[in-house]
Amino acid sequence: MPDTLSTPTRIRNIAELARLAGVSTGTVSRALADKSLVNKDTRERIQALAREHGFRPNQMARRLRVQETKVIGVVVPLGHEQRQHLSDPFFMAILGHLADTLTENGYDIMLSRVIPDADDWLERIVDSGMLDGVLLIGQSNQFETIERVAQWYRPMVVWGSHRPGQTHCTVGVDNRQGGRLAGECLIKAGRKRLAFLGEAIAPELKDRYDGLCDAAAAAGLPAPIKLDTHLASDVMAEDIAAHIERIHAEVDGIVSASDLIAMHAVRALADRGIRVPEDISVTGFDDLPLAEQTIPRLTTISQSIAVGARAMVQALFERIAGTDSASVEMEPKLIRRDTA
Amino acid sequence: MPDTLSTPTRIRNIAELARLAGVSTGTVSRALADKSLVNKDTRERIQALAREHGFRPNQMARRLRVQETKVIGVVVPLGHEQRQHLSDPFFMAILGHLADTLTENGYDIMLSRVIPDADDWLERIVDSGMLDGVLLIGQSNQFETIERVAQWYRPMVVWGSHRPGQTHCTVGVDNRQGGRLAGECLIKAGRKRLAFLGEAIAPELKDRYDGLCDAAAAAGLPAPIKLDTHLASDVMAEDIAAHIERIHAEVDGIVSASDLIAMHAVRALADRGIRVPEDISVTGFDDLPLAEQTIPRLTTISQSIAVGARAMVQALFERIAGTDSASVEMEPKLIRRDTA
DNA sequence: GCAGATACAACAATCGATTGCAATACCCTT
DNA sequence: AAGGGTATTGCAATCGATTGTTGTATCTGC
Repeated sequence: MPDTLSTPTRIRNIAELARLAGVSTGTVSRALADKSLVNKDTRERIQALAREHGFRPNQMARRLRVQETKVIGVVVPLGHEQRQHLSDPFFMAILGHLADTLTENGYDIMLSRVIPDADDWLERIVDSGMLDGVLLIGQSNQFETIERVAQWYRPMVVWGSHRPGQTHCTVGVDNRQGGRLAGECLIKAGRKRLAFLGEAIAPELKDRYDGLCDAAAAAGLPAPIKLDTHLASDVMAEDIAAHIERIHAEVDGIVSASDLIAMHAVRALADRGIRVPEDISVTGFDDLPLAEQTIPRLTTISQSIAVGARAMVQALFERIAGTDSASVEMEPKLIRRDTA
Repeated sequence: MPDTLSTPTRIRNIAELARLAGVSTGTVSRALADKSLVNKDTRERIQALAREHGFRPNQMARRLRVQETKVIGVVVPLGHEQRQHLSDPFFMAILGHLADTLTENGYDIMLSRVIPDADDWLERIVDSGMLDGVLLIGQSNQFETIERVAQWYRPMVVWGSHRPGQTHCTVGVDNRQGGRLAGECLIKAGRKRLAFLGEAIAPELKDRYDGLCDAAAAAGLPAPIKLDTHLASDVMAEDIAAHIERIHAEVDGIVSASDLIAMHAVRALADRGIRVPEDISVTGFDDLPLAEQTIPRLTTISQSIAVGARAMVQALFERIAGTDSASVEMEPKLIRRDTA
């Protein structure tokens, strides 16, 4: 601290430091990068000088020159949601793991600006020149846009469903299989009047619904009814409340599109005195850490977020290195707890 | 799409586009910025050309030149936590709101790399030249470091407690008052054997504990016992489990340092057949959206995260503009629900 | 003592934009 | 037709680094 205060001038760039040290900028640059090309003594002298003045080279300039930003963009497509639901717990959970992995590898994370009304939002992000790669969390209803960009932009990996023939690289679970597992769990518990709680616009959610339908069909049950619910957590509560009467009358088993929805549903049912799982069974999806801490604990489908995040990053790194890594589809797993 | 495919060459910079348009780079730059200085016809011609080739100017270069990055760093100091708990729901909740506000104002967000073992982590972030400003979520045990940097770096705002005489600008609630409110709530419910669940290393959490002590003292009760708990969600469960016996024996009212801790506590108590609030009262802190959806609903202290996030961003913008905005301390509010 | 190798540092081009200033062309006025 | 003004555009410096090439001592060996 004392030396920080005693220094009269802050050094703003490598040139000033060079003048101070009586050498050229090139030498300073190499010295700070600790290259053996410069004499050990001068190198250490320059480094000491830099430390003393608290100087650190401007990263913007360095990255422009080196053409490598060490920044990865992480984006949630918000195509079909007006409200930005960045606070969605699933996004946050996976973001946490992505942050861990990327940080370990020396990358920073940029949550890029998304302008949902412009249809070139992804191009804008990808083309900004600020990013070495892009990770998308969820496909939303932006499948076409993602495909279009994937035609020419390689370092991009998407969390979501894999459709045969698609160009873009996805990592995710077999959502249809997950939906089926949830359905079978309910059916095995004797439930016959099933419903899907969520919205089936995004491919990954539609797949879950389809899986549920598979399970119902296999058991000779009618197609489960579909109850639309926004994913933004503040409107979700109302949406679910609006469905409650119908659920009370027509449903005895609910497959929710996410853990958050399941939590809200259990809560809303409790408000009406409907008990879970005695009166109605409920399943979640995602297996967030939260799912284990609720009362009652959520029965849910595990997406193993940590593994998924790691897979996304690995695939991305391969793509940054030039390899066209393939999509990864993981097996979902039923986590049986208290709600079904 | 057809025209995207028909173009043989991708344009990589403004110079190529200039050659293609038969003008100088300066003109292209001005045309793309839609400056009236260039002829309307050429301007539109250039813009059309750019659109056709899907060209967008390199942001890294632009930002280096204009010395304005339009990027704000958002950082959680992890000083006293080994595990990175980026998935902490409070952080995520406030991050969501920050993202909304910053995005509306044309800023991007960078989750900067934090190397907890190096003591110049903040200098490194602040000095990278990549950021127009920095927002810190929580002070952790890094008060000194933050102060040191605040001496010379203005565009920084911190979520946390305000200590008299500090240099850095904070936004937060009166944590001591919040702790007192929670304590008074329990005392009013007839609880006499109080405990604080959390860790009192970070100033904001210590303040909450002190407030609880105030309330106890005012009611003539002994000082509440302090039960340490990590904030990282995966070890938290074990930590709490380890305290359960002692709680069972010695405690009838718990003030938790956060909603997440409260949730875990309620869950752990339920595992032992201890009912909340019949046997033990529990309060949370933060009033996360989740607190309203749990069973039973959490009684908690509201931090009004949305308002706080907006205040942080506003203070930051003032500081970027050159004004030395003052700290903001908001009034906490008791939200009475089911657990106390 | 000299050729050749080695070590070190300076020079200058480069990354891809922005922008103040200079230059040109054209129009209008008298 | 000359002079002054305006509308456009080009030129070149600049932001702050990195890095290939060149230049100059110094050293080694014979």
